[in-house]
Amino acid sequence: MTSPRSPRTGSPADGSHGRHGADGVGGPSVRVPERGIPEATVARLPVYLRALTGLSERGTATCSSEELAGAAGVNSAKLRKDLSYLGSYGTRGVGYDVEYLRYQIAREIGVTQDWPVVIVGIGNLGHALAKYSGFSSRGFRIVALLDADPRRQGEEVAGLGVRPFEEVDALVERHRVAIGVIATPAVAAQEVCDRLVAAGVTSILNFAPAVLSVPEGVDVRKVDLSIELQILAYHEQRKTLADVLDGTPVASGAVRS
Amino acid sequence: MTSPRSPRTGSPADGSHGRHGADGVGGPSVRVPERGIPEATVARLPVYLRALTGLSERGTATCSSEELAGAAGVNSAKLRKDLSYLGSYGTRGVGYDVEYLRYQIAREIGVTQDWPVVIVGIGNLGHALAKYSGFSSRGFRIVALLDADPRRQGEEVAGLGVRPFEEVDALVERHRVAIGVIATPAVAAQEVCDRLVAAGVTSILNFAPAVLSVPEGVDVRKVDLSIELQILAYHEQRKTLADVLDGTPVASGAVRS
DNA sequence: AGGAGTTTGTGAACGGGAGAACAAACCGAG
DNA sequence: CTCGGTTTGTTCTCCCGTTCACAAACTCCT
Ligand SMILES: NC(=O)c1ccc[n+]([C@@H]2O[C@H](COP(=O)([O-])OP(=O)(O)OC[C@H]3O[C@@H](n4cnc5c(N)ncnc54)[C@H](O)[C@@H]3O)[C@@H](O)[C@H]2O)c1
Ligand SMILES: NC(=O)c1ccc[n+]([C@@H]2O[C@H](COP(=O)([O-])OP(=O)(O)OC[C@H]3O[C@@H](n4cnc5c(N)ncnc54)[C@H](O)[C@@H]3O)[C@@H](O)[C@H]2O)c1
Repeated sequence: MTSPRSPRTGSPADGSHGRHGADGVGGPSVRVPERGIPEATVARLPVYLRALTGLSERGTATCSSEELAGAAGVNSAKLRKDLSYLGSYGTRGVGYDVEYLRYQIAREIGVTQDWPVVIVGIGNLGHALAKYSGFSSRGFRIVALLDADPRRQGEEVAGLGVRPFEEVDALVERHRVAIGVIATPAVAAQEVCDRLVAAGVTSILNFAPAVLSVPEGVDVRKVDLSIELQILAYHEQRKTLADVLDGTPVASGAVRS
Repeated sequence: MTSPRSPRTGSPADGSHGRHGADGVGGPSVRVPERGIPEATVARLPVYLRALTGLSERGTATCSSEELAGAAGVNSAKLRKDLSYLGSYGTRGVGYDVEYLRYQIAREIGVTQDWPVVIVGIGNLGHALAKYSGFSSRGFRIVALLDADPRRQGEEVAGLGVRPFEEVDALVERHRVAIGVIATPAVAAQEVCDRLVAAGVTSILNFAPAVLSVPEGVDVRKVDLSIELQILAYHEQRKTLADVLDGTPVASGAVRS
């Protein structure tokens, strides 16, 4: 069932985004910005953006790195270093202009204009995602809801009809969709992923507990709520074990058969 | 509104789990295992667990690090190093016993018995979480659904009634709840978090787009779907910008005012 | 104008994780 | 019992990310 029929490049679907090479040793004559922002910084920019939006709504015109770092929940030195990758947008002795910095980060992330998004699998989670109003205010517009189950199709969710999954090619092309969300059961995830990629989607957010293989050039991010809970459980167990202070009778031996 | 009344220790709510010290230089006489598993490894253990469950269901008795790494989507060297933190559970020249390793990882994570969990905020997302059947098979049991809105209360979701948030203390105590899930709007998240912690919860999974401050000893993990999409958007933008091959007219200057 | 105070941007040290590579250990055949 | 093939566990090296610390740059007050 899971035997790989089509030879896909088993990309990690993790941090390593297959950089498009071009790190040639050749001459730096053309003055390409070539600003490779570290992945860890990219992951924090949206947090800064949210914090700046909050400050802006509260009427704050400027803020120091200390303030912004506090609102974002990070170290101020880390914040400054992160922002320095975008350029020198602050003023020494003063701080950052909230609106100006907010726009610069939004532009850097690419959310100054909306990204069309399709959601596949309109079950429990798909419904919640479709109804969520927060996406539209953060640079995303859900343009299609797809499901393979005929009983789901036709239903209206958040002003959008659930369409048959077969229409994926037409819809992706019509709306120029680059980002797809997978909220189907795990067994269907790889198949859905392949179809999305074939239709032209090059970025995927996967909620199904499954490892996706995608060709190079396609980014995958996964959100696994069970894993998050299990990480919490691990630390929780260590807390309570620390209370017992010894536990683990011998912890070795391990007889096995 | 967001002014910190009670002086909380603004903990990062990120990787740094305030280790309970005790890394004394003193005599190692009591033979404490003291196995500090790296955070990155802890985050991958649930993935291995899921992969092993899959292999087990498919009837596989043993597997090599290569196979398991493939199923988990990681490098085999990384997998072996991760597993070595738990102990030597493999057999050289043979591989790993699937059932045995599965149990060992489950025990290490702490999901050999169920963890009781409360969900706060039974809106779009809270409903989806409450109805999700995957948690129970992965070591978690949802014991209470809480909401502040009287119109939500009394509703039955997945065989569990939605209770008033005021009952949080009684429910947490009665079920010995250590893990709480926050699915309320962002403005309510800190307040809900404080109440949960006061009730005795020491691990929190936060879906609201807000930075939570918690006292030391409490772990917070956040899941922010907008951030995931924005990270994808950033890379997507760079892909299309790479196609244009130059873009960014001058990219410097930045006149401001 | 000059100086004190403030805050940014960045160089440098440091720590942790990723990956390659290899010795040790195990199995099975002969 | 020995030997070749296989796979683990671990060591070593490199790289990325975090954090400290400070010079440069700006404002404001005198
Ligand atoms: N609901 C949650 O809170 C939650 C939590 C963690 C993980 N997940 C994961 O998210 C995914 C969705 O969860 P859910 O609770 O919404 O499940 P669900 O069963 O309620 O919904 C799945 C939907 O996908 C559709 N579907 C199935 N196969 C399809 C295909 N090949 N193409 C298109 N659509 C298809 C189904 O018709 C259904 O509507 C699952 O993988 C689940 O493990 C969900
Ligand atoms: N729905 C999604 O797909 C999605 C996606 C990303 C992020 N989020 C975030 O998850 C959170 C929940 O989203 P949602 O769509 O379910 O929102 P929602 O408005 O549908 O549900 C929120 C629920 O929380 C309850 N609530 C409000 N204040 C409360 C309080 N003080 N105590 C207890 N309960 C309280 C409300 O009564 C409501 O039932 C939000 O913070 C949202 O930003 C949701």
